[in-house]
Amino acid sequence: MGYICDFCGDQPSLVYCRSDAACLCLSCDRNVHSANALSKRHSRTLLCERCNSQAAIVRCAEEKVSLCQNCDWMGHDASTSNSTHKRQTINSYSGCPSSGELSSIWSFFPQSDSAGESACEQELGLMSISENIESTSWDPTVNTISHNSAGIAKVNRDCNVDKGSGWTRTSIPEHRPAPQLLDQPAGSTDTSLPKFCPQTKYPGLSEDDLYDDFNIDEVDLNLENYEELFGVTLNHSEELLENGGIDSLFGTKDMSAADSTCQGAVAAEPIIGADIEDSSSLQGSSIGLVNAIQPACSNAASADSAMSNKTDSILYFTTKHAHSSLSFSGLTGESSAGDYQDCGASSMLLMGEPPWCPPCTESSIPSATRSDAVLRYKAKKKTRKFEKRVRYASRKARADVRKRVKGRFVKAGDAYDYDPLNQTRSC
DNA sequence: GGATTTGAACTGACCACATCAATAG
DNA sequence: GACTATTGATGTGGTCAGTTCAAAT
Repeated sequence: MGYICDFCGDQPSLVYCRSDAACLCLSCDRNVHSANALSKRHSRTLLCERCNSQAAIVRCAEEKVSLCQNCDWMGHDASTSNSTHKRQTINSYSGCPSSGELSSIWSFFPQSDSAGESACEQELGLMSISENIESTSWDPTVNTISHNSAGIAKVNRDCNVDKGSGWTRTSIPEHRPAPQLLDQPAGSTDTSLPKFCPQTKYPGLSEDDLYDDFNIDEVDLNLENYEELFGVTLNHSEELLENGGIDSLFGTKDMSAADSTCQGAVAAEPIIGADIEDSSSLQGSSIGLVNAIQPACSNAASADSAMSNKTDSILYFTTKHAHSSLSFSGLTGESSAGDYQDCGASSMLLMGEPPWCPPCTESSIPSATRSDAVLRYKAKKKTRKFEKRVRYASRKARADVRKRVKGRFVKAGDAYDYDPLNQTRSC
């Protein structure tokens, strides 16, 4: 993928959609993502102008290029003279913004198509906004981001974001020393930490809002060993769920809500260097833990902008609320490109009550709202599809031509009942 | 309304082997 | 340090068997 729009195959690609793993021109981006409500939620960002294959996360003001994490690393390594380049965080968006709206979030983005308002934009009156987990200072009057002495950013924000503006803007987390944000007030900088709104317990917060915030079905984490990762067994997680963990989050105990797909890989153990043995250290170190992960995850993150805020947030609150030892298994750049496989991670990730939610009894949730949420979840689950990514095209090419018996590969020269090449059978 | 049946949908295992990654020399 | 050889691990797709779920009876 890359350079040429994956959809029309004609125009230069400009936007990268993680959910579709596609590079699109602006026109196709609108067309594709105006198809339905689900596609409108796809989080997109600019395409890295260097590798043309990954989502850009920063804009280098000096070089006037948008770069993915990896290219940013490569190009602005501390050992190079470019390390001082001023860089601007590139936010992601969802919905179908016009170029004008894009230029409002990306100051460098050309505003060129006044006549090109997308159909969905007109239909919907812009897009829905879901204030995602963490973002840059969209409105300085509303958002203030500061750093504490530990270098951990605090975000104070009015959580009642302008939902009427219709489209969503999310920042990509930074895994490197924060580039200077050119479009933000001095002193405010982006933070890789998730922002949780303390008021976002159920009033005004639908299940979809939660899903949108977490976008669990799009999380790029492949948690391969849950017990090792979280130090709890599934039984334990079920216990937690029974105790209201996921229910308090979604207003449902439907275990199927835990079904999700994630991709990429977390291999933080060699990065972090040690298991976190107890919850107290977890509580104290979870922020640092996530921060510690980020630089080491840079390759993976850049590979797919995988370590999105969402992921970070999930990690954050999961670790914060884990009650057992915690360890991560290795991060591999290879797997960060990731298969889409159901890993059940969300069930683990959601096993705890989100930290921003005050204790809430089940009865506080209107039953109608709850059942609505369940229904919507089920509908969403039904329509959700996970594409399988092929990591090694050469292996796929080989598998595509291999002869099989009842679907199984057979030795070369053996009798086969299926030949992908000519659809013939030898027996 | 609860129990049973039925069919659809889903999930994971299986196979061979080229390729990848790590290690040794 | 660079190179080559060796070895073990990995991933690829179609099919099948087993499981789960929902609808019908």
